[in-house]
Amino acid sequence: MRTHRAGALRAEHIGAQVRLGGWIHRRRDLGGLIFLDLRDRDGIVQVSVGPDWTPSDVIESVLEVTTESVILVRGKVVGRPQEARNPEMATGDVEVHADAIQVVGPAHLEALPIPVWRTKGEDPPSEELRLLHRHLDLRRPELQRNLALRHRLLQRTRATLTDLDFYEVETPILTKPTPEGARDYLVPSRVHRGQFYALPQSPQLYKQLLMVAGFDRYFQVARCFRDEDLRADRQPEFTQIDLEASFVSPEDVYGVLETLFVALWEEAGFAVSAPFRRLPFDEAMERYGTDKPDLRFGLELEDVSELVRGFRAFEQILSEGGRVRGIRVPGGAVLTRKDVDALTELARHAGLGGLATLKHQDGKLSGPLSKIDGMSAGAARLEDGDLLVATAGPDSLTSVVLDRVRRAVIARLALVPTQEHGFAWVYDFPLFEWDRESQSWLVAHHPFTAPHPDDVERLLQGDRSAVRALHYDLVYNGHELGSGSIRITDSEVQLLVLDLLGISQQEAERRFGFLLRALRAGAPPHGGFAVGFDRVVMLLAGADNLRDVIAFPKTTAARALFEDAPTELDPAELSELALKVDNA
RNA sequence: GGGGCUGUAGCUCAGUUUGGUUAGAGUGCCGGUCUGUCACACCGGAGGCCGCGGGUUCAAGUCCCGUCAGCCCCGCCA
Repeated sequence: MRTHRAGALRAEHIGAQVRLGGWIHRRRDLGGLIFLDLRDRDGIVQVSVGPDWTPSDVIESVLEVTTESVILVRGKVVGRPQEARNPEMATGDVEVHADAIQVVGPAHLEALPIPVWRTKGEDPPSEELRLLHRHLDLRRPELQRNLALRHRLLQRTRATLTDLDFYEVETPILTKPTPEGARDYLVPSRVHRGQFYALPQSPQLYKQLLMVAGFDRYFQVARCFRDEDLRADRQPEFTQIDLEASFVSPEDVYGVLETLFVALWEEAGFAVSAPFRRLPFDEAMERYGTDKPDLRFGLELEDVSELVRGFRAFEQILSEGGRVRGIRVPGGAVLTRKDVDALTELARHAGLGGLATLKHQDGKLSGPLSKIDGMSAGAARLEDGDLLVATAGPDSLTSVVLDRVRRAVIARLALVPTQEHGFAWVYDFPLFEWDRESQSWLVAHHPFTAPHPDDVERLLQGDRSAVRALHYDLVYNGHELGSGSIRITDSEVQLLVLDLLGISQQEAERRFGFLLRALRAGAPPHGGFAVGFDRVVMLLAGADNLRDVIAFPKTTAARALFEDAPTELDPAELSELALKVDNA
């Protein structure tokens, strides 16, 4: 049907007889001359319809056809007159003089509630309409580009990991519910009335079994499902590049992923180099207040306890051995009262008393902290125009607040990053976390993460507080791109960790018996990683929302508007599954 | 589960602060003129359940209550 794609035509095609197929993006009817912008996957080319080269019956038919209709065009590629070239179009040096046009897919006005074409600067249609008419939204060149990039990144992933000796293996979608972690999406069994499968939150246990089975290196483009509330960067079903390797240390895993990420960034047109920075968890929390710091900026957190000694609001916390931590913000004096109030509200919301500030402007100090006896710009190390923000409380709270303050200040002052690509490995995470709500120790990541060898002794003594895990996250510009760990391969250690989580041996055998049996059958040391692929595509596409890199995403209420899911079932269907719905 | 923002013409938005004449603009759509446009230009026209339900009022797009939907955030996401 076609000889070329419309968007692929260039000066080198001048003189060629071509047949094209595509959508009418725009039309400009000058009376005696009609221009059609013909759009396909590769872009847009101008089709020119004029009496000197187009039969009159074809001109007649063009007058009838609506935008977004699908047409087949036969014609000749010609160079445009010099003054009529369009340097803003990839195809702008040429146009197609049509001698035949066939409307093969007419578009009806009532089927086009949202426009594909937009004027410059016009806001896109509402998210609701875009999702409801997704087939139209996806026609937009921007989303076509995003999904094309996604395709290339996927293929590059497959090629890179295949080069590194990884096998791509598929694992089940219908699997076993897991009480820990996120809520499962459940699937009722028809054959086994009253029993349920779960959709996988990740292929974690399967990939460990593949290592026990001797596949040595595995990866998968794995769809994962978690029934939790959404965010701009979180969808209920999402794609992980899941991988696992045998006989590896954390450094071996870092090496594989650095090769992969350098390749992916190159695919998107960015040169980055490995190795990435290494940052222990404790250091990340101390210097940035978060385990996923944006390393493109300075603005590190500091202990300013000594500097602010004598400030009444902090006295009690300091006398109880607590700390005052703060951030020096170069140029922060331009922040308005309103800005500072918003930051203070952040702190209050998190459960701290508030924020205290010290401003150095026009040679004078101001702000609550300026009232401390003997305070000076020199002592506070503030240049003229700088601002110090400080707060007191437990580290767990000041970290959270100062991380948010740091990010808010970076955004508000539109600071210039010191580097473009801030990759880092964060490692030495704690194995357990104290959960205030349940007043119990929970596993920080998943219960198959190996403890740090240096901390196993403490673990054996039942001390959960200071045990590090062989767990690592890959962080990029303040985003977590993925995480992984070395796994437990000793069934006794596995039982111990489960025991420390309050899972008895009997219960462990019942729930994870298949894993324990596998570990006892000759398990190689192994570890791996899972990349949040959607988020990677989002960042590389420059999108600010996951929905713009997923063909058919869900709304924040986890609905699919286009196909209208989820949906109610007929009583007969429920009955076959032995289900009763209680909507009360 | 909680908080915030938004909902007015097919689409994108004004109008809501301070209730008051016939609810506007751009774009799209329809009709007309136009042979070098590319946000074509120009002339004319049609198009409204102001998300939905209730209330206050002489009077509601505008105030109050509820509800639905979309988006953003907190909780949640081993």
